[in-house]
Amino acid sequence: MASKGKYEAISELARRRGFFWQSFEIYGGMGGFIDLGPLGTKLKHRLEDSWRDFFVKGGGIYEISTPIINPKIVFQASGHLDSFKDPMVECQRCGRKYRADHLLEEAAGAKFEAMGLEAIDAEIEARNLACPECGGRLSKSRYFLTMFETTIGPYSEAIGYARPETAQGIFIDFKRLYEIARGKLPFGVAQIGRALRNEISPRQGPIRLREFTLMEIEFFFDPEEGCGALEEVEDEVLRLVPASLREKGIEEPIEKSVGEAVREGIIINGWLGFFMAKSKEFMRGLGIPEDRQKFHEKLPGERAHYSAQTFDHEVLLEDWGWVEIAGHAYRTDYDLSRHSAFSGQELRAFKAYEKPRVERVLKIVPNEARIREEFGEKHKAILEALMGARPEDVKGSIEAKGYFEALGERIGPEHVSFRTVEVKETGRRFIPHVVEPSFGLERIMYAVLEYSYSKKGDRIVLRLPRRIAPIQAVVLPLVNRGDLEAKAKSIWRALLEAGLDAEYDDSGSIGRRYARADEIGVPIAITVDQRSLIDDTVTLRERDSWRQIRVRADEVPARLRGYFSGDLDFEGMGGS
RNA sequence: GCGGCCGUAGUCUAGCCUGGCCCAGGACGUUGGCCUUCCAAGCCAAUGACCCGGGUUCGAAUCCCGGCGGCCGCACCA
Repeated sequence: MASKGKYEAISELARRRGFFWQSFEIYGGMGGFIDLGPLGTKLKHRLEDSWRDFFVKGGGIYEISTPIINPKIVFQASGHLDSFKDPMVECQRCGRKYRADHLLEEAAGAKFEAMGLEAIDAEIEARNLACPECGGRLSKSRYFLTMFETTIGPYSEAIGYARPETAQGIFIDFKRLYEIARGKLPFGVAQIGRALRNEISPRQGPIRLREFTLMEIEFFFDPEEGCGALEEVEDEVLRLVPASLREKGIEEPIEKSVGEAVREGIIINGWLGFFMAKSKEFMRGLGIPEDRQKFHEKLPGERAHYSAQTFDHEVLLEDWGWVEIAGHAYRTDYDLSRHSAFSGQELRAFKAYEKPRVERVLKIVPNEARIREEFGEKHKAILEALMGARPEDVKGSIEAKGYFEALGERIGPEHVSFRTVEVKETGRRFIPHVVEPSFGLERIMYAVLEYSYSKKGDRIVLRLPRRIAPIQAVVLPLVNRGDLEAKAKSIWRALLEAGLDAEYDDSGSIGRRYARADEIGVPIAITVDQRSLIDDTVTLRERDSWRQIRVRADEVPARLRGYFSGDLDFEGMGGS
């Protein structure tokens, strides 16, 4: 992509002022891990809180926390152990590594999915494949597992894996959560937590990490009901790159309202569309303009194993182009079905009909004595086959042909009779479907920093949205004089007591202190001058415009609270 | 993982090719002091670095080897 200028500039600022830096620096560093510094940690908390405010609060969504290390069975059930690994081969001469299945696909022009290692090796042998770069012999294939493996317990008897997504913890807890949600659908479960993926070669700082933070929601709903919230967002226009167009080579986004996209089947599920619209809104609130966002649908071959449809929510970054900051997947009933099968637990939801349905159902009444008598040893199997068949089929066959064939034997009217019974159905049991919006926190943090980063002359001004600014206000005595300092410190304490994240700075000239504050995105500076001592007013200075207004000192905490909750704009803080 | 380029204080950098003049120079920052009534002003002082490990040499920031890390390209990113 473009020059590496922006990333360099942001990394430099991040290191210098304490947003983030590479982990394990004193030991030479380790790719794929970053430390968040004091400001980065605060910013992370603000982003998490904004996300909670936006997605979780009041939305029928519950937040939980589950372990990072999971026993093996979890990822056998989830399918990750099968699909989270790639067969690799190595060139014995030059040492280059390749995806074995990709080499085969190239050579054969066909898909080679779900092939065992032996089959792959045999195929490579048969096609006489060699290293595409140097022509050297290829090694036997072996799997590279993207999950971190570990052992659980003192004697290492149990194998565990670090979760590559937080979602499984939610699915596993479904039964209990469904109880806690008092058996009502739809509902969502959110989790903010660490996930780990053993990337082969991580780069790009906070964009591709081996350990990172996900903010995920698994939203459970009845697939037979529409999305009850779609009207809320129906007219939101999304920039979409649907798979249907990508297959024709078109990667340009089309603009469509969510409502239209769902109606036209471009987005195959209403809830999926709902969260995509919310996701766009969320990112816009963090300062990413709409035209720098798009939703890129994954082609069927690119999708994760659990997904029926996936859109990557991408944001345009200067150095790396379009980068995925969230994924929206329609996971259907895949995960719950799998966990139900592997655990043997009932993970279905129950939905009562408005009125119990009384259905008349045909039942087979076998004449067991006669069947035993006639078919001897086979009678048990025959009985089983008979009862397993649809009663309508059995009856129809006997009426039409005079008999029903079971295991090669003819069952006639003398063997069975029929009875119609009334069955009361109070409701329906089904496995809920799931849509999953999943956000990468560190990527969002980087994107937000990039879009906030601006220059005023050669000064950096970080125009962070006020809600997520790590430091909200800084109190500055105009000059270092005992009486101004005392006044400034008392205002600073009042701000802290009011629950604001405020700092005090009296080092260097006033201009230098403004510059320091601008650089880390402090939205408001409060300056105490000579006049403050006379009439008890102070100057508020706005980071982005450098405008100043005069406000009574004792009103500052309340005004700032209004400003940060969004009720007041900057000028509004000056009003009486 | 491969190939190319690269690694000097908190940050940016000089020095490296051509070993000694470098117990590494500068700028900015930071800290303390003086001054200063609104946008990185000035003065004084302090602070702090050759990525790690081996080798060559009388002598290594500099040359060689290995490792680690970074950037770019390839591959990888369910």
